[in-house]
Amino acid sequence: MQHIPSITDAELEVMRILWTNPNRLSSEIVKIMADRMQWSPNTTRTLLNRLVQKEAVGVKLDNSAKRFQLFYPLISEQEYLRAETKSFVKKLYGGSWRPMLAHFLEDEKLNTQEIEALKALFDDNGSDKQQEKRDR
Amino acid sequence: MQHIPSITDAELEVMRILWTNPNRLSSEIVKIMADRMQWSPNTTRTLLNRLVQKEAVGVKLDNSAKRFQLFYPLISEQEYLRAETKSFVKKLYGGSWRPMLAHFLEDEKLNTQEIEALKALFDDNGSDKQQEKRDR
DNA sequence: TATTAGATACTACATTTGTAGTTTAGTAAT
DNA sequence: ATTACTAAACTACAAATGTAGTATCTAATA
Repeated sequence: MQHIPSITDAELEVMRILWTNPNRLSSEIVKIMADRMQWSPNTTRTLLNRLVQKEAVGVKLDNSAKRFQLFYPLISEQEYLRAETKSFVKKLYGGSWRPMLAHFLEDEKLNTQEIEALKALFDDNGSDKQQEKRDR
Repeated sequence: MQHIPSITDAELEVMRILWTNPNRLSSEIVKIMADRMQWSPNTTRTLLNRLVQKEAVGVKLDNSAKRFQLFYPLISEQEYLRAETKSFVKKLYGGSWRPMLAHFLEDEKLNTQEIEALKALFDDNGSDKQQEKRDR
């Protein structure tokens, strides 16, 4: 919710795992990251700890008797993507999506079908029907 | 052109100046950055040097007799924005602009006029008229 | 010619980031 | 109770980044 902390590239890889697999033991996350990133267990642990410190990730104790910790995201992928995208557009395009879109349309080759899909997207989102979703 | 080096936030501020004011003496850039960013002369110089090292900025000697250097960008703002945007979309949205657009449309409130403008943008760019501009 | 001011070069240093190693402590098995 | 693992905590360290300070050079000046 509120303040989205900055998340580094390596930390983001961990967040991705937590978004799809919340409430996991560090050992499980360690295993996944070893597979996916070839990280040592300590690397994964360090990143988890840093994420906990910056309050992007929460920890709770496993309800089974053991003293093990479960990690889960404190910010959702939605929130994160939105915040990052916003700050990116702000940093590079002064906050206005128009020039950004222009740039990136120059880069992508769109066929008519894709254009139609985009237009539909706009039509769905442009009018102010569904806008109370983000009111806090 | 070819390989766009990575440019840090502070360095980007210098690039912005060089894009609008190419071929300036460091003293001039220093002055601008002092105004705009409250940087010490040495900070600006350091950033200029780092940009030169990573070949984002070129240096040439002033044609007037003195031994002064003129700084100018080696990569254009266009190239930079395009590369950054591309790598951003890749990093956060797996390279596909669709989900990104969706996100950011949720964030922006578009009125019908803006939607029409965007649609026009698409229509202009979708068909493959002007596409040889980036062939190297 | 000796001095000096500004341009250029070299050095510095704390913080952040990527990537771990080492130590301690709790639990499970002997 | 002792031992052996594994989880958790604490420490490390190089590269990148933000932000300069100090030293040197050179052209203009006294």
